[in-house]
Amino acid sequence: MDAFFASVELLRYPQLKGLPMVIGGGRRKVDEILARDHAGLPLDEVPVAAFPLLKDYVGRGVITTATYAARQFGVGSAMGMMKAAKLCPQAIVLPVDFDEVRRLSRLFKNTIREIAPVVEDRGVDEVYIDFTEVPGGQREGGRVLARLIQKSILQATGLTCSIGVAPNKLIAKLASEFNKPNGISIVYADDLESKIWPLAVRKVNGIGPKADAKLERLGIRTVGEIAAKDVQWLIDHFGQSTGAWMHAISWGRDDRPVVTESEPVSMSRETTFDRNLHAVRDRAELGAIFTHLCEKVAEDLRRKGYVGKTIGIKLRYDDFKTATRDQTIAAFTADGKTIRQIGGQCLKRVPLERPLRLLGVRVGALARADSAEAKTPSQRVAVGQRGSEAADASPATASLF
DNA sequence: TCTGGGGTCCTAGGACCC
DNA sequence: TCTGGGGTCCTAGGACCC
Repeated sequence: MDAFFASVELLRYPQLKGLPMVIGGGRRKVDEILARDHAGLPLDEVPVAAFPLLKDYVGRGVITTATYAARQFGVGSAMGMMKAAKLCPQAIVLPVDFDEVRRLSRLFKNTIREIAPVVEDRGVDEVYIDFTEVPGGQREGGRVLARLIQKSILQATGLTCSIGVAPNKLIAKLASEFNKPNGISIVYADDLESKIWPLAVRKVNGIGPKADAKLERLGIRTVGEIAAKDVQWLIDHFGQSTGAWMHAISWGRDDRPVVTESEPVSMSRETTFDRNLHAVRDRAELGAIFTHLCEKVAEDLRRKGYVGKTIGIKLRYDDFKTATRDQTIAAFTADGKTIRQIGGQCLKRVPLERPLRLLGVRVGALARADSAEAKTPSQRVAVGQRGSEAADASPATASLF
């Protein structure tokens, strides 16, 4: 989806179209401010001058999305608000409306599924779609189906998207960026040399800042320059797994399937404080925040029908270094008090001298609350590790426990 | 004035088991 | 005096993605 969070706001405030705007930051109640100052006025008639500007922003947030007009100024995702304010002080800034984002996310994904059912979720604003078995999916290399999907999404949501069609997920993802916004790009296997090899390595899904810097040090900037290297050379520098992977992707090879269903591995809640807190001096405040996070994650688990047995905490210090501790308990849980108690024990194992800027709580090793696995060990029939012969609980087997 | 929140996957060492 | 070879689970950190 094109500039998804920002486009969601433009549906409500079309008068902001074409203006530099960024989405992100803290928990400011912009809607309430606008409603108070412009009571009775329909949202699309609130004057542009009434909206908050980046230059007046105070706080620790980062930008989630910038409109294309704001990107002209060098503002982009993941950039700190304060830095963005220097680059584009006149940009309008709005917080993320999570409820509306989730609603439109579900709407566009369901729209796609009605046309092409094999869809892999990649977060709120992105999916992979398998065109292989869709009737007409191969016409004009997929362009006909891509156009239909774009049109249907626009009709259902009022939002635009960009689509890349290619022989695999790796290349499709790269292709989806060739023609933004509201574009379609078809890349065939034969286009590897002309369209993929010139790309900066950082464009590849899986090559982040670290791998990019290391490749740079080795004199490699483009995908084609990876392809020119020997597999063994890549393995020597990046290890067996990453080296072999880099070689494969540089030659356009990727056989990952489009995965339509997956189970969550963990659920977490974390928060960055408005100001750094100290474990001793701000003990009461930290304790309240911690309890709240534990309750939130417990609510999330129950609402979605999961239990977990690995409970962990995460701290970020003022120097931005991160520490985590976790503990696995015998029985699965989705109980806030249990999570709080085990989390509290984890907290005792971590250094607390430095000021803290973030605290998080995580529950992992999840199972569906209604699954057999989720039952506590005491509720389960005792089955020996060696399988069926142990299931009759003969005296010899019983002695194993 | 530094740098959100929610995730996944990988690595690596140690405990423990057969 | 020299000490296997598998395997799984747990824990901590880190890279990366949206």
